[in-house]
Amino acid sequence: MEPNTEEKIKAAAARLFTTRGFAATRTRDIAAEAGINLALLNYYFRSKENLYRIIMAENFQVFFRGALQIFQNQETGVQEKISLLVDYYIGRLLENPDIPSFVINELRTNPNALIQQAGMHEALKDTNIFSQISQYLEDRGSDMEPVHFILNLLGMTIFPFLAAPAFQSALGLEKEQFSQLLAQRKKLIPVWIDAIINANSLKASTHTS
Amino acid sequence: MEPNTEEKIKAAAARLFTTRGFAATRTRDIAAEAGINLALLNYYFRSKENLYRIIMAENFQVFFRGALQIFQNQETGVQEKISLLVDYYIGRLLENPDIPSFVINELRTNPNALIQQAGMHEALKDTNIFSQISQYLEDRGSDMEPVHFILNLLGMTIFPFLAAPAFQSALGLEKEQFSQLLAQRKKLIPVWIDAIINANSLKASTHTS
DNA sequence: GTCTATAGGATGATAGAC
DNA sequence: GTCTATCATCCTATAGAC
Repeated sequence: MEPNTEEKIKAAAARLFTTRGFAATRTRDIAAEAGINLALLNYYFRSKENLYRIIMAENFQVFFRGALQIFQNQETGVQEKISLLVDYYIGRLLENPDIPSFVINELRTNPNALIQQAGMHEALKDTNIFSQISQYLEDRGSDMEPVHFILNLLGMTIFPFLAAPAFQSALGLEKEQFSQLLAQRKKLIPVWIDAIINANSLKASTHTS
Repeated sequence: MEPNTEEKIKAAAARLFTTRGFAATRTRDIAAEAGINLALLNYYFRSKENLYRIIMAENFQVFFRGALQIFQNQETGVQEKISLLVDYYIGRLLENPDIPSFVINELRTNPNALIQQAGMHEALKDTNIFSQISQYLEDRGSDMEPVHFILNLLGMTIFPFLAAPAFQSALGLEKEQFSQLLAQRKKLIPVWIDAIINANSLKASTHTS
């Protein structure tokens, strides 16, 4: 059905804010994109900044909530969680490829606000992602720091979306071709992550033998 | 010695543009940061946009020129080049941690302009990075796509700088502590990259045996 | 709820004195 | 080359009619 005015504004604002950022987005553009009168934006959301906060929080949720839920599940092992995580992220980001650079940009200008708004600190403590991973690496005889592990995992998963414009332009690829490439990585990244852990555990085993 | 007015403006503009982006940076802020009169900005650079283009091009050069030079050297093998590249990037980015998110952001809003401005297309053809890597992977019996290889290498190297604000905030780390963590990666990433290639070559060898 | 009209303020750029 | 003063424009937000 035809979405109501409030939803039309939110959808238009999400598109523009995520692609252009806060300062470069005009309320007039949002109104035009939504096909509504400029005054209605303030009627429904009181101010540009308030509307922005709402969009921002939702984008941020998409980016982190899913990951937390995967790690909250106590039925699955870490190895399985990694596959689920990569699959989830790549799937989500193929639908909304602009979210990573938007989130990265906001984190740079206002890191604490976002982390707090999403309730990250408590969530991180609850799920205990760090000790899950720490334990997993230990069990596999690897001496890798959990931080490096997470940076590698997220780097391999998320970075391609950030670099997509450069790669498409430099390689002369169509958006669709690059998307297929990224979809392949759903299955490849878990294998690569595994190889990295083995590299560290092999080194450790020769030391202890 | 005391830098002259033109240099003061450029330095201030570089700081503000790279941290806030084009739209969020006011010419008045640049003037204040540089400690000069607002009118001088237009006297030396004619317009905000022109000043921005200059800063942007220089940032972009830092980001890509060094990498190209490493791959242009015909005396070194690919494996050595990877170590040099990782070392170069992490070293440079520890000095200017804001460059990646700035470049990423500009690439999103205007991909072709940047690539062209830096003369990337010709440079990429000249150095032939792709076929160097392609050949290297083949020699090592890996069936990995060169694109994936490059995405992994850059993802592991650059992504941590993009995620730094989030990680520092989420983990409660000081900037200095996180920098040390990133410096460690200079030596670690080449090892991990090697492990990933081995993972692919092992799979290939069991297929052909 | 939706529109028009406009207030109120900030911004990029320049004219003109020194 | 550097300053002050100011213009023209654009932007967010709101008042008030319907």
